[in-house]
Amino acid sequence: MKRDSRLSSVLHALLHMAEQKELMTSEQLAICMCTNPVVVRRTMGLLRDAGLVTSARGPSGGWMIAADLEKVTLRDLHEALGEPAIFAIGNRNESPGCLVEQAVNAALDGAFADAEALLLDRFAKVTLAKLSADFNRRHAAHRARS
Amino acid sequence: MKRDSRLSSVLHALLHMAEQKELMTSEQLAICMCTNPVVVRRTMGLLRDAGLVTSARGPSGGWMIAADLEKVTLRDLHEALGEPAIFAIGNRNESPGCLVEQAVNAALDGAFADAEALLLDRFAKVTLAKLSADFNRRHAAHRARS
DNA sequence: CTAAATCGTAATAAACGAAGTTACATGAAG
DNA sequence: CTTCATGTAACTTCGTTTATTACGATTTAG
Ligand code: FES
Ligand code: FES
Repeated sequence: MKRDSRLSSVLHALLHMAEQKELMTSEQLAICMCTNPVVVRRTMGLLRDAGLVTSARGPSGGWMIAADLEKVTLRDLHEALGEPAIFAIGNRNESPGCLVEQAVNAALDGAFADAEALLLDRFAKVTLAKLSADFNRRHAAHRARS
Repeated sequence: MKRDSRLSSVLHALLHMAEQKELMTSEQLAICMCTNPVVVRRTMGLLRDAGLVTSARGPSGGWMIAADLEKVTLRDLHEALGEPAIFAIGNRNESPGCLVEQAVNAALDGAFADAEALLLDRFAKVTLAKLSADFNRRHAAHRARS
């Protein structure tokens, strides 16, 4: 299955924006992330709808973070993206008439539900501020080495 | 979204085979599961390679369970299927040169690794025997109602 | 007012992977 | 030898994600 990488993408974009503190255009973000400006606008548009970033049109337009880095978590971003399906594995048939399938689905669904709960919980504990701090640690270590 | 449903499929097939105790042909299994005999053979072939079932050709050929129902877990089946990717969400770029992306990937990978560990752990605790017992409970309840 | 820059969005194509299908070879039973 | 069933390769179909093209709408500068 083709994996949805939008969460990874928007995180990358947001951290760049957090570093840079200035407006960034979708073209700049696209070049930086090796993708297309339209893809950036489409994805960032979902974050704007959730109030996490703002966009402005015209010359001197672009994108800016609109939320508190301490408050925004990976889970907020996941939700802003429409809570895409997490698992690439699933039941063959969601509405089974067959009792065998019901027993199978019950077992699988329980396990998946628990794993999903754990993942979302982990997401909820990571803020953009923490990620930014992590980046700065790596950056300092990187400069120290060279 | 197109999800890998082979685990669900083989479970269904195995429980049917456990009930029926006799050889079943890929054609029978395919009819029962609303799919194609070749798909059944392809998928069950992986289980055969793992020693979980046996297959016989020719007239009076077919498929049979070759393992102890008490010992085979969902995790064994997942492994027999080649440990397919579990998540439909992932990093944009697995080998990033950029430090921002490294920070993002580290955070996401950690969360996904924990969720995967939990899921596989849950899988390891469910044996075919337990599923079969669960089915029989449902079946008894079903007959009681009608 | 005009021109340039930028977002907003629809429509379409490309890329990819899972499942389904066709076709035929291989081997076992009678 | 004939029949039945598996083994497998090749191809098609389908759904999803990402990329691309195209153009309209809005804002700023001069
Ligand atoms: S690509 Fe992450 S540094 Fe710009
Ligand atoms: S489809 Fe045969 S009962 Fe599950």
